Amino acid sequence: MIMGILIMIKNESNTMPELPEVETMRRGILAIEGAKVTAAEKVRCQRKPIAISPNMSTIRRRMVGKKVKQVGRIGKRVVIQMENEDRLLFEPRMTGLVLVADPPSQEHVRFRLEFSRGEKEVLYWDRRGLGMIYLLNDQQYQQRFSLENLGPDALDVNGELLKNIFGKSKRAVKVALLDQKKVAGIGNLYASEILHVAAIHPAKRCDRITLKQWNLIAETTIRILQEAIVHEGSTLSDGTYRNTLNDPGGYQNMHRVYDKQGEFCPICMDTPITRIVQAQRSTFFCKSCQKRG
DNA sequence: CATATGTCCTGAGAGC
DNA sequence: TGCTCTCAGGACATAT
Repeated sequence: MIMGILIMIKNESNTMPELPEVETMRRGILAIEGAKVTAAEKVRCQRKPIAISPNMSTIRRRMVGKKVKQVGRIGKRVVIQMENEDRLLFEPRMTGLVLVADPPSQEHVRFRLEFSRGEKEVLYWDRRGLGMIYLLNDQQYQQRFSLENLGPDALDVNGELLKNIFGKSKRAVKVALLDQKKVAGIGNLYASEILHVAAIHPAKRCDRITLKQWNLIAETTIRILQEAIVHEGSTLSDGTYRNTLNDPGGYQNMHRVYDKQGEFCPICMDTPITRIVQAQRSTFFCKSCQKRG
């Protein structure tokens, strides 16, 4: 007997820390709140150094001996807020990780922070090195992340807000949702997942979306991102993304469309997932469940 | 103002 | 087998 085997040809997918992954990083280092920074070190490695600003002697002068007041998140960045209102930001971009456990590889460790009270050291690891680390004073922080530079957090949206932000735009909704100046935290993976659950075609122009549909997009955005946070984010086939304990996330097992071209849509169970390219990025959707109308 | 495009970087996989 | 090429998509600088 001959069994037919269908082999799916898939591209390897890189992980892009988006809101749920960065929120998972934040939660993973909450224990440093109240602890004192005892050392900050830029780790020398063979790779091209990542961007760290200002220079390390300034970072040490402003951080060592100071207490961490709060660990927060702004969009896709982890924010370590010091007692003097200085904030150290980890911006992981494509492959950055914040870790308290042994890293996936020593060679890509870029930065370390040590703490009092016996807290574990915090590492910043980055395979491709596109991420950034930077320290801002209160005024610099407020200016850089003012509403004109970064939109409201994706967990805080509602339909009316989305209609106000996007309602006159001619852009495709999927492309628009990735614009961090408009809404902060949604990336390429969750944009496809959100629009699939909301049953909106990714190429639909923003100015043709009704308030009712924006309501649905807003509710779905919050629900999906919160679910993904519960599952500690998505670790894709390349395995790059890890939580702070260097364990993979779990939300990839709940993806409906992302990186699933050719597989049947889990909603209609009938139509294969389609992959298209919008603004040089992959979009995945179901032609049956997500009509242009 | 809004929107589009090129760039940074590494490693995996395809194809020859 | 080993080389070259392409691609993945974060944020931002620059162009239109």
